[in-house]
Amino acid sequence: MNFKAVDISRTASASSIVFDVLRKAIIEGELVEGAPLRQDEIANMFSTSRIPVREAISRLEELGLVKTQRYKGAVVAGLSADEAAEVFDLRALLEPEILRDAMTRMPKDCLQKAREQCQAFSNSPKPMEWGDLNRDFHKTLYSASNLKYFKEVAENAMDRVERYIRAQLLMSDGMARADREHLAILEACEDGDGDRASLLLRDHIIGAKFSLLEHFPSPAVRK
Amino acid sequence: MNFKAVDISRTASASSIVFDVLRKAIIEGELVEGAPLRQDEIANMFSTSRIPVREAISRLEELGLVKTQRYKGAVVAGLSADEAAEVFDLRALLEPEILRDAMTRMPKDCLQKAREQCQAFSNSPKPMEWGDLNRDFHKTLYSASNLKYFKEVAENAMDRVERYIRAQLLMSDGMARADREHLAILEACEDGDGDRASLLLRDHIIGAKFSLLEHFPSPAVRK
DNA sequence: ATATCTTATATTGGATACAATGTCCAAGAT
DNA sequence: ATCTTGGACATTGTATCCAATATAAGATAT
Repeated sequence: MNFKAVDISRTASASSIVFDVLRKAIIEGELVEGAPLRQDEIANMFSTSRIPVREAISRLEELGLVKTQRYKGAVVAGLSADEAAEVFDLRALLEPEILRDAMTRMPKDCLQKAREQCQAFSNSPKPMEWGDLNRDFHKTLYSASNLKYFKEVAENAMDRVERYIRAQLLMSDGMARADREHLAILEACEDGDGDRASLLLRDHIIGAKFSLLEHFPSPAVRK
Repeated sequence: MNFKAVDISRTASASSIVFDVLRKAIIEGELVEGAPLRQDEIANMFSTSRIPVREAISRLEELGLVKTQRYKGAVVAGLSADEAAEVFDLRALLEPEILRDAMTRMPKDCLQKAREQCQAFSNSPKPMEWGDLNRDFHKTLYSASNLKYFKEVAENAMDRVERYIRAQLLMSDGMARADREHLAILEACEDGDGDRASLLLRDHIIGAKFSLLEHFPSPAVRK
């Protein structure tokens, strides 16, 4: 195992801590698809009992991040390129709506912050940070929106495909393209042009989907 | 408490059973908003320990059906009319896409089944069944779709607003209108007209949203 | 030698026991 | 009269123990 586990022996909210750490490790790809999650092992890493671990795992399963089989244990849920593509399709429906709503009530310092994060993203020399910076930018754009449920669903969708996003940013022109598209979206926001911004955002997401399908071709259907 | 709890003492999948029963009781409105869920009490009703109950509750929280506070316990999550309206908006985005996809691969007996369910819905004399029958009809229409993630998200959305749907069906012309609209959607499906079907479905959902906002007006904003 | 049955081990699921924290009420001080 | 404080009680959170089941290795029969 290669994630950071602190000692939370006899801590009150152990299950939430375990949940957070495991979730982060999974969406960032540190725990790769199919990796088994042994309750005992994880409990030892946190110096806690298996009870909070079990609770964390059951919550992760509800989010679709792990799969469990009775008496066989939990493994990190895999996501085929086709399944990921579907998640991108959903994002492409939701996030433009969120952005459009956010733009109607966006305070000035929000755009300011978005611009800074956009620059931080394009200037960051550490590929390890790109995933987080990308997500920060999107999150800031949506922050002013009141569509809480939309945002909740979108967050879960992003969680599920975060691994693919990170992989894409590392590919050939992945980073350059993301940067370019972020800037275009940001400018549309600064112009107050909701139609353009949401359309560009949609293209940004759909583009990522096609790039994904191209670079992770689905295996030939076998009899 | 007014839901059916069977004796599952020492049963292997106790937590899943508790989860299912609680979920059903919540979405059907038998456990009303704000009702406290005491671990002890529920465990006794099922003749199990609190462990499976805790797991069930934590999963329900992940679904947004209950809210918990440390050491204070869980209560059935409330949903204001405004929040419910947002959920309907999301359904209006997703479900037409699901239906359109389902129609491209719908086997013949599926439409047959939908028609039967549609009639069963309009003929049912028991208001208690209307909610289930309504949902069955929608589910059948979507069943052929391959958009698993879309369907998963839509299911959760329906869960959250099921209480409002049931209330609407009981109101004045609620049942009549739903019946009328279901028939129109079904006919568009039978004609193989995906555009018309998805549009009618969208209207069906958006209509329910406005009816909801009309009948459950949000309280005046108070200082 | 191979296939099938048996048994040992690993691992999960649940029950019971214990620890920690919030709530509520009463008694006393100001 | 009102506010604080302390302690009993209720309830949740975690640890430990036991039961049930799957996997894999070894024994046995053909």
